[in-house]
Amino acid sequence: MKNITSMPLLPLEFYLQKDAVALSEQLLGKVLCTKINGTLTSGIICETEAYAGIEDKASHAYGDRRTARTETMYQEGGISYVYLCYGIHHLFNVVCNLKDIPHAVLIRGILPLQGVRTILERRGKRILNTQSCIGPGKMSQALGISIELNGVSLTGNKVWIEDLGLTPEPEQIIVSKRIGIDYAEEDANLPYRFEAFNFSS
DNA sequence: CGTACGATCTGCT
DNA sequence: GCAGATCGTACGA
Repeated sequence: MKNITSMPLLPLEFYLQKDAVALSEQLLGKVLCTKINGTLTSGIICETEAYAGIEDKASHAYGDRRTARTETMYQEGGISYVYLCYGIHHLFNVVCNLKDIPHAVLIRGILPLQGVRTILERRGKRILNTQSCIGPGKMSQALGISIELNGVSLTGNKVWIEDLGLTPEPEQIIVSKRIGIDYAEEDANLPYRFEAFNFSS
């Protein structure tokens, strides 16, 4: 039996008092896990994007647009924000910061860790390659994430994030502008996308 | 109520 | 490189 200090589960506090940009970087190397119908799948987070609240023209919450959909982002951090994109893809975000501050981090890619058989089935593939779970739609499909997980706690038993002690070297983190947000005008160029593919423990 | 469009992926050319 | 898929959300009439 492991003692409490060795629990890999990231605690609620990890998601609070922290903006989306900081969290985006800190999530690299963490392990995103889901348990869907009793099946565990997981992967190392290798690509993220920050959506930084009401001032960020790329965010659904830009201009303090508080609607039925964005309400999830306005809740206290430590929950998921899942929405349907292009009518097809369920994109998964980590809500952070405090209540009424709608910051979230889009998880854009993982390196598969557990449940690879299930991941391949969900993705409709025979073999794994480096791109299998890179891309927010592919990532969510791989982990079986759908709209049903919108607003659920990240310290519960459906979806959660673990810290196994893997960290990228700071100089190996690739920072660039976000993908697919040309409508965001000048904010489209903000350096809010983070990638890392080498981790050490 | 109508309509435009999107934090994307895939397969075909 | 590009079109098509596919539907909930947001917003204006």
